[in-house]
Amino acid sequence: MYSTCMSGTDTARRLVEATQELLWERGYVGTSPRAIQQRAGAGQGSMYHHFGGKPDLARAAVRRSAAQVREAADAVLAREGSARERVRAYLEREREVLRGCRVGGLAQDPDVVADPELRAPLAETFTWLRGRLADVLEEGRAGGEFGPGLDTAGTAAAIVAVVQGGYVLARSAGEPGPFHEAADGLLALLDAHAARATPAS
Amino acid sequence: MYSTCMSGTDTARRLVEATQELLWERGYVGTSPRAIQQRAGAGQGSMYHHFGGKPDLARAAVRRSAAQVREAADAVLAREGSARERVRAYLEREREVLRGCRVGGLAQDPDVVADPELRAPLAETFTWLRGRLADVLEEGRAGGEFGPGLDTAGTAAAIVAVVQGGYVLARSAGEPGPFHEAADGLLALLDAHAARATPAS
DNA sequence: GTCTATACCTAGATAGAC
DNA sequence: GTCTATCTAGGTATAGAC
Repeated sequence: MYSTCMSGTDTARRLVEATQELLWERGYVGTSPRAIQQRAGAGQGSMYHHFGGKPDLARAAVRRSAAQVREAADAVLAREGSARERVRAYLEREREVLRGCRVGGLAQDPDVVADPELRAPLAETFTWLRGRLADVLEEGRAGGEFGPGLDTAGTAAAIVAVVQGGYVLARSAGEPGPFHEAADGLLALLDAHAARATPAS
Repeated sequence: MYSTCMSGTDTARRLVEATQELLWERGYVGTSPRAIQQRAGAGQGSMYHHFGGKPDLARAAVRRSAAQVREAADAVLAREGSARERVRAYLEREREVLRGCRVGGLAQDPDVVADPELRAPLAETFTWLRGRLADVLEEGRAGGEFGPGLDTAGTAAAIVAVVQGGYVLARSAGEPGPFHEAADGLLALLDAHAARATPAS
C-alpha cells in the first residue's frame, strides 16, 4: 500500500518528479510549465504529449507526494516502542523544517483548494494521519500508558496541527527553533497525561 | 501601540487595503499589480506614483495586516477571566477558518520569506503572540490555576502552532471541522494540567 | 515521442502627456 | 496625481514537422 511506483515512460516520471519539487518549493501558482520542462530536461512537446497541461501534471505530482508523506509517517509510527515514544519520534524526526510540508504547504494555494482533484490528496493524507496517530494513542491508553480520559482523536488532530503550524512559525522566523519549541511543548502536555496514569510512587 | 492608522492619501489607503485582501486570498506570487489596481479603483499611474512597485506595496500591506492581527489577538487575551478561559477564547474565537491566517499564510510563499522586509512582520507577529500567550499562562500558573510544572513558553508555542496548523487541516479538508478538533484536543491536554493543580477531592 | 514555430494573454514596469 | 501608451519577459497552450 501507499505505493509510489509510477507507470509510464522515463520522461513522464522525470516530469512528475520535477513538478513535485517545484510544487514544494514554489507552490502551484508559482510553478510554470516552462520551469517544469527545464528541470525535467524535457521539451514542450514531451510534456504536452504525456500530460494534458499544468493541472493534469500537478494532480499526478500531488498524488505521489501525498503517498510519499504517508509512507514516511507510517514508517515512523509503525516502529517498536511505547506510544509516547512513537509520537515523540514522529514530532522530532529529521525534517527539513524550513522547507515546510510537501502536502500541507499546498493548502495555502487557492487554485489547489478550489480543484477537488488537487485538494483530495491533501484531505486524504491528513485524515489518514490523524487516524493513524489516534490508533497509536489508543494503543497507549489501552496499555495504561495514558490516563483513561485522554481524548485520542483530539490529541491526534492537535499533533498534526502542531507539526503543520510549526512549519509556519519556523518559516516566519527564518529558523527551525519555533517548530521544535511547539513540538516539545505539546509533548510536555501529553506527558502530564502519562504522569497522571502512572503517578510517581 | 499596534496602530493601524495610515498616512497618505485616500488612493494610497485603498491601494494598501486592496493589496491586503489580495495577499490574503491569493498570496504574494498570485497577486498582480493589475488586480490590485482594479480592486482599489486606481490606475497604473496612481499606483506607481504612490508606491515603488509590487514589493513596496506588499511591504506596507503586510505590516498593516500584521498589526491588525496583533490587535485582534490582544483584544481577546486582555479580557477578564481565568488564563484557561482566555486561552480558550483565543482558540475558539470567531475565525473565518477556511480563509486561513492573513499573516501566517504568507509564510508559505518563497518570495515572502526570501525578502527580509516582507518576512519581518511575520516573525514579529508570532514572537509577540507566543510571548503574550506565555504571559497569560504564567499568570494562571502563579494563581494556582495550573501545576507548577507547566512549560509556559512551550505551551504558548504549541497553541500558536495548533491555530496555524488548524488552518492547514481545515483548508485541506474543505471544512472547518479539523481546526476545531485540533483546538479542542489541545485545550483538553491543557486541562489535564489544570486538573493536576486542583485534583478532585 | 519529441522538436520547433507560433499564438495570445498577463506580469511588471517605464515614459511622458495632461 | 492621474492618465494612456509602450515595452520586455514569461505563462500556457496548440499545430504540425520529424
